[in-house]
Amino acid sequence: MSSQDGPDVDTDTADAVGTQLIRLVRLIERGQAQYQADHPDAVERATYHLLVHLVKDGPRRAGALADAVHSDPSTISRQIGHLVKLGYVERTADPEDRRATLLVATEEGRRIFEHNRRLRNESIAGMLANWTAEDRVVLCELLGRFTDDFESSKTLVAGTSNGAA
Amino acid sequence: MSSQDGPDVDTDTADAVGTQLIRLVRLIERGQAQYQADHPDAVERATYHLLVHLVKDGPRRAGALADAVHSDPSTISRQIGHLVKLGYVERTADPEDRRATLLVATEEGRRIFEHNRRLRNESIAGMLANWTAEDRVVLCELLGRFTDDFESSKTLVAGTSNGAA
DNA sequence: GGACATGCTTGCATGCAGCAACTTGTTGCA
DNA sequence: TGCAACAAGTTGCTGCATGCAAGCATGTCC
Repeated sequence: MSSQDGPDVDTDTADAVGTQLIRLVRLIERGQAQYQADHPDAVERATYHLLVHLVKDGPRRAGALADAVHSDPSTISRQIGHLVKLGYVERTADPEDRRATLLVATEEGRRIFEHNRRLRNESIAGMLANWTAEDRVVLCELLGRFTDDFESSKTLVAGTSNGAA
Repeated sequence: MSSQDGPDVDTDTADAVGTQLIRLVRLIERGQAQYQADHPDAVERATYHLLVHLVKDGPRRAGALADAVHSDPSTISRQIGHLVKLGYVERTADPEDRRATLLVATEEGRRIFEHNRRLRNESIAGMLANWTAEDRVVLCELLGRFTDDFESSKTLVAGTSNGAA
């Protein structure tokens, strides 16, 4: 295969990159599952994702969140319900449209988010501890570039998911 | 922060890498979800994962699969049931222990797997089409190294999952 | 040969997600 | 103004996946 330089270059490298991606995604997912198992009271991942949106993007309406994460409004409603019960999010009336509810992350919600981000950064810093500064930067840059290309790729990779690994 | 060179170097780079990882994982997950939505009859991801194991590692017992993916044996049993119904896997008696069932990927199962891998590779090759050969190789190498370090990191990153972006 | 352990399957309960119906509020048009 | 159509969110219902516990068949040890 590698000797065959067709128009779509370098199938071998693509395969290798795909393999590494699969491994990485699987490891991350396993870490997530482990975390959920160790913390039975922790908020569901998809639910936490909503909190992240609210912290990073500011107050949003439920519908906007539903669009952002491609979920059903009813699902969003229940997930937000959990976050409200935990005190991470507040439902406030939208002054522009009293049918809608503006969702706002509370101080506690922000604190949780920052805490988790710090944990993540410490873990990653630990993994990169033995890397040269240059390699770290190159990894970051190439990873960013690849993600950009991934994002702009219209054909959104049906195979990367299932064809994975 | 970047001016503070503590023992755990380079928090900024760690944060940037984390951010890119989150983006990438999220894109991949979205791609997977999209695929599932577009192909309602497609096999469940976790279930497909079992097929991948059987194709790549050869025949396995159900218990071995359960250990490999950290799932309950009952879950494995049902998932294998789906694959059997689709004709992707066969249950054969284990000659060494007649309580156990050796699970074997069928020719059709292998074909499905190869098909998906080809799709994945084509997608990735497309994303990397504008990259120089050198950058592609470097990406692959650094990605592999990072995944290795991720894997060997004991503290399996509670934060990468939830703390994620 | 019988007691106990092992490998898998099935019954039951839980939890999440989506569709549909409903409530409340808004907009448009006569 | 008044009524009809529409929009935003919430709740009832269903389907689906998963895990625990019980059951069944086989294997192992005394």
